Amino acid sequence: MENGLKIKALKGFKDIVPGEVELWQYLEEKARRVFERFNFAEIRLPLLEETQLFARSIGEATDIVEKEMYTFVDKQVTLRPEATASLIRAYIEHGLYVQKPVQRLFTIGPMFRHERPQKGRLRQFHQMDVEVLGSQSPRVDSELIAMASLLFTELGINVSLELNSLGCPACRPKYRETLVAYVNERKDALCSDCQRRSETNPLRVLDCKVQACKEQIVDAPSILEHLCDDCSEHFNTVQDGLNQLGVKYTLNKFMVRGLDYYCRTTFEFITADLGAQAAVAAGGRYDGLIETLGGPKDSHGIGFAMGMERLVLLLEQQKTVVEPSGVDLFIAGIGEEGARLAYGLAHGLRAQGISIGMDHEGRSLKAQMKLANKDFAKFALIIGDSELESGVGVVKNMRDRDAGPQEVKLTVEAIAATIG
RNA sequence: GUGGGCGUGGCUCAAUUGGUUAGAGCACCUGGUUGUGACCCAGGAGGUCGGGGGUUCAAGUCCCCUCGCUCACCCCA
Repeated sequence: MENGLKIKALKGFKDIVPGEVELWQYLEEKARRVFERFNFAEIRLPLLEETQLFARSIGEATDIVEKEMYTFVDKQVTLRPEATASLIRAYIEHGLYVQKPVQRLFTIGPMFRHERPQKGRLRQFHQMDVEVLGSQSPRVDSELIAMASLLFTELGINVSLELNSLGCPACRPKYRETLVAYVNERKDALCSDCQRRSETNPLRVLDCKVQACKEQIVDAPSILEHLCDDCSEHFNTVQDGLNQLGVKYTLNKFMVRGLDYYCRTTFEFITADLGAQAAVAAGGRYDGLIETLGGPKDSHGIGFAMGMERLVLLLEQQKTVVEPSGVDLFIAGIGEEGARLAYGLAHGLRAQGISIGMDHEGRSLKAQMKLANKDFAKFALIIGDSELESGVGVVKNMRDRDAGPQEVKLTVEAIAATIG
């Protein structure tokens, strides 16, 4: 199998082959319809950006920027590890905020991070990103969360929603100091990772999976009790909105974010069915990021990303089956003349919008009928000597045993009318 | 970067304490039907057992190295 010369896809990069791709198409179509109902417009973005864009938005000190980005060092460009920064760059670059102050945008595509792959996590992975730029209304927060929730419901995927607020530059630093003091008091009892985190990213200690650490931090000070008045009011209105729209959630005062730009509302949709990769969608508010990237002052934004690999895994696990559509008609030609007539009819019918399967290898009729089956053909039409002579053929229904054969004149119009 | 598990035809897996030409199911090809798929029957093709080295009369099986996949940690959608 391995001989060292055979080229395989890179580690963490996957082909999505026929048979698998249908589920991806299904997921994407469902999502597009929901996004459109909520008045979001699609934006398509480049995969490659200046390295600085990500360094400035995600945070210089994050793992993503420090060691996970695919960067062409000599060109100072990077394959995007997430979409928000690119989307904001486009929003600023095209002056979209002038055309319409509040922009509701979504984008779907691959992201790249050089991590060790595991279940639900690849180096090239796919996200559906939804962002509202230019609004600071908490109504937008809860609307966005409610939309994600609706999509999960329509997909039949069972997730739970966790909600938190991270405060803002006015209240977070003070909370952070309080937390650091608390963590340092019991530093000796924490795992080695957390001892490191207490220096690098103290909020992360709240998120530790080690039981001993969990026990140490049960009574840790909560950000929710340290929010400033503005943040507190904002968060209350978000919760009010969720309650009004019937979206169930639990508060998780320990939920933190990996990216530096988040503030105020943060949320995660969690599943118990994917092993370590519990989050199928996550997002939050990022007031200030737009300005940081050179956009209008005092601008605001909120958004979330859904991990498509994870959603597809869940759809597979719950046995969501997407029927392949199959061709409308398979035309089997017998002999040189039969094949020739079939060839012409096929093109004429295809031009009429009818999908046609056929064989060009001169196979036996039986082999061609097997192909028709494999192509999930709705109908089959055989063209051999007797059909050539009479100019009339028989359309066979491949999906319904009981349906009798139908005679049809061998013209594009007659065939189209019969199977249409 | 760290640790565990696993590498046998296209796919899923067998192969006794090391012991003949490494098997099965699915899939594929051909035939049974000089012109009818899905079911059935018969036949066929397809494997340097991930790679390299070692032990042995003998290695898919044991040892070492290496590569790959996978799950978990870190981190994260």
